[in-house]
Amino acid sequence: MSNPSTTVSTRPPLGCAAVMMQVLRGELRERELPFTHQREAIAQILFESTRHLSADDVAAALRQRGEHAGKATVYRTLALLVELGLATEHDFDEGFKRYETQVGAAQHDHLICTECGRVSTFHHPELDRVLAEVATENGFETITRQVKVFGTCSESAACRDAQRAYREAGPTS
Amino acid sequence: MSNPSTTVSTRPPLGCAAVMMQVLRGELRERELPFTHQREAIAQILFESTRHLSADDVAAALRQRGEHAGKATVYRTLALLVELGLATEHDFDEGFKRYETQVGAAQHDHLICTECGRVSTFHHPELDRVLAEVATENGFETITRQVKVFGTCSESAACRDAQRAYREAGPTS
DNA sequence: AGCGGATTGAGAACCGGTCTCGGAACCGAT
DNA sequence: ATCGGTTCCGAGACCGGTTCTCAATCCGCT
Repeated sequence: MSNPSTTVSTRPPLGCAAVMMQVLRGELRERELPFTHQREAIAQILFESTRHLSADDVAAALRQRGEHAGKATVYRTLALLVELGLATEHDFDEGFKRYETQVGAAQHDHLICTECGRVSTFHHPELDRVLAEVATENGFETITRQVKVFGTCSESAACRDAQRAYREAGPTS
Repeated sequence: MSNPSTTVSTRPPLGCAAVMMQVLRGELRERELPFTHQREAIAQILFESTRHLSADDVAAALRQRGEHAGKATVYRTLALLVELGLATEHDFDEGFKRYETQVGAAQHDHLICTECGRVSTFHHPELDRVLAEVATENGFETITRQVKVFGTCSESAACRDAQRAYREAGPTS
């Protein structure tokens, strides 16, 4: 942070979280919004996590670090991060939302195991192409998209069992 | 319904709703679940509609027909229809769910206008292929999927304005 | 008609999520 | 450092969709 002038691109990992935090700081300044302790703490939690966190998860993580932020603040901050494009909101049909760091423009989609709850991500370039095609065909200007595939994964024995059971029951739809 | 033995396939339209109702009756019998008046009325509403109905919409439609069913019953019945594969549940980020008849296996996806709220559907065969590919690549057995594209449509002037505004603001993500 | 079991309905409970508003923190300028 | 205006924060009330409760009722069958 102190003398980045000479080297052009290579630098120690520094951590995605730290970079994201710098970006957040910049975005806030640009909008003349204060960089408060709470915003920092909540963003930190999200940036350091590789999982999809619920508002409750964030509050719990804060507590664990001896920090604290009101419910409203947690929600407000998460909404802010989404608005700034630094996080994305997901709904895995659990009755509440989950949030995740949005690193750059890399759009990715989800496979959700209905058996164990694991959420894995994938990115398929053709998907981008097809959906862009659909949008233009329909005179639609895409803002964002959600592609969710629900089913059973093959991670654990229980999931594989369910997978087999489902396959045998026959694909109804 | 009375003598379907001789003719093989042609028959008067009969209405998709009536067919669906027959299917429902069969599914319930198969599971030894009673075919109650409320279940029939609620299913009727859904089967006859081509739109995505909320639980509230269903209750309102019932009232309009001089029928009535308790809130709990409406929710329970909609959940039942989903479980039987006769309806699908959708979440268009409105804070509540919507339901729609699921006719056969025709999977279709949605374009949701964030400006006017219109929901249009599309079906793109390549999408099926790509998602099937992704699933097998990941050892995943698909049960169902949801593809939602949020953006602005070009139906009304207001939407077109928003569309232009968004395009000019530049695609952030 | 009668029986056993599942469904129904009114309202309470539940639960994410939002709103309110007095007090505290932030930021830029002094 | 400090000051002032603006914004944010937090505790809790509130909201609205959905689920739960349980006695009364209905369904399907004999």
